[in-house]
Amino acid sequence: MDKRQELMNHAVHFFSIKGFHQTSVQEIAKAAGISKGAFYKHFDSKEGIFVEILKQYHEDLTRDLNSTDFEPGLTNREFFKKKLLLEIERTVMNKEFFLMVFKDFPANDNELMQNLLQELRIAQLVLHKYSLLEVYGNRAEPFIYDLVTIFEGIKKEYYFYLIFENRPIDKELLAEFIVSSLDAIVNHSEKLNPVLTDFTSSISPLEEAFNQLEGQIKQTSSKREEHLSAFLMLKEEMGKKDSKSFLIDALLDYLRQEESLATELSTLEKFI
Amino acid sequence: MDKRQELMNHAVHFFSIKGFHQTSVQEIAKAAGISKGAFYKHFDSKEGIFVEILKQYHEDLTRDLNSTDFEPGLTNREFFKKKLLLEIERTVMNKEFFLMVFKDFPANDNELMQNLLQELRIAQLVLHKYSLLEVYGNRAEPFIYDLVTIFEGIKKEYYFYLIFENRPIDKELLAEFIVSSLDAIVNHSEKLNPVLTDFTSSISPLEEAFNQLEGQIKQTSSKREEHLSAFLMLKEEMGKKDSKSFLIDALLDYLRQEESLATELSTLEKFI
DNA sequence: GTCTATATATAGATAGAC
DNA sequence: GTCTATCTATATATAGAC
Repeated sequence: MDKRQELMNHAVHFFSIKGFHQTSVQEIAKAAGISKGAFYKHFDSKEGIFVEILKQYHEDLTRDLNSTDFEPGLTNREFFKKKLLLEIERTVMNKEFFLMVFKDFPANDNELMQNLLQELRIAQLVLHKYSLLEVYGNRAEPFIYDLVTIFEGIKKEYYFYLIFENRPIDKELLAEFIVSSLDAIVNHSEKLNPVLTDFTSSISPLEEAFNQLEGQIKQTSSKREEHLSAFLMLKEEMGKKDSKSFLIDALLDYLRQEESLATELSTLEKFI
Repeated sequence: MDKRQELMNHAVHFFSIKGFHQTSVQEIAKAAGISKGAFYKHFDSKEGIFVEILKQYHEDLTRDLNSTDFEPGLTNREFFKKKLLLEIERTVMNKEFFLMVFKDFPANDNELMQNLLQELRIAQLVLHKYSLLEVYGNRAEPFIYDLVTIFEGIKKEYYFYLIFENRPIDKELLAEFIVSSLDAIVNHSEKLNPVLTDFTSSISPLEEAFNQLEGQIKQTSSKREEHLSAFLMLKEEMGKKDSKSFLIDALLDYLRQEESLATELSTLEKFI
């Protein structure tokens, strides 16, 4: 076998058991029968091999889905259920991949990877959105984003049982159960008030962080006026091109004296 | 403030942003204004402070839930919804804690911690089971484990939006939406075939791993008989008190030649 | 309880020979 | 492409003075 592929297989294996950061390049190389130095002839870094694994999985998935032929003459619901069953089976077959992603993965360090994952996620949500609209038509339309969210949530919870606990669950039964639950919710839809209006927040994460902080100051702050003034100056300064980092630090530290603002300040801090 | 508490607060903060393994003791100590050496007078290790944070959160949670008084005269459904709203609000308030747990946490390394988390999880599931039975009575009984699973899954998916993406979601609306969805599923229950019969697998994870491997050999193996014989010998040897590790290794390596068994062998390997 | 200095280990990545 | 040797950085944790 291709040594590059062999390294990737061993990497998935170790990442899934120990997590990304707890696995050393040494370990992966040794398992594939080469030295640590030689590893770097195949991949330029440990993150590099992780990204390649992600990409390969995604390519395999799309190839698989496109190459599968379903019998003709299926109803929309039957077709949807078949696809769901395929996804469940694929997920269980790729247990290690999911364990790897859930356990500890380097998205935190790398902004590019975070964006890649976010894109993959949204792409999947959009696919599900259209599938569900095909099955349920305009009855699902008013709360389609919530319906997709419910669908994703239920699926993931059962994946947890299947992947992390190796539970012997009848996959055909599961697919039928999930679709039936969705049927029930759609049939009940006239009594449901939608919660979501989109998959992504309509405003930027930074704006959202500012809003949260402002709201928290107005609600809980002991020095409402001072804190609001500091907040406004902070927002203005952070919006500038050549912002003064000492001023930003000073204002953050000042606001941090109010303990109830800790969470909001932390969120905001990530954008600096 | 208590220096110990201060260290814990800073630890949660860093763990939630960077993950457990990416945060150094140095960093935590510095944030609290003491040296790395002094840190070890308060906690015996980095894992130690993590466990203390987990414990404290759990104590706070149970104290909170027990001390909250709800108006009398509520219906079971109203009471359930109030409790759900409280949970949602608490979760958003403790954003950093959840980010910390989701991001990268040391349960992988430490078996004791893994058991602790499993216990907390099951305790929560059992609580939800009784709550749901109170609301829906015997209509929910035949598929109560699935109902709890659906409930958990939906909740978590919205938590994802609330915590990771800071989405401005109306929490009251969300609580009503989730309960209404459960209403719909219960009302539809005569058409549902249950999938789960319990929260935990009735057989041990090791037995389950053996079953999975056996099934996979029967389904996909190219040398069915040889592989089954090797499997049986492996199972017998692993069951012995003084098992010969060289024999186990040899049989595992032999079976590993069959690529389709890779996942099942990896799972099994963890028990050695 | 706090400090500085240090022990000890291990990581990711590179250099240069073959 | 592979090896060994090495660089460089950083981690957890401890020792011993104050």
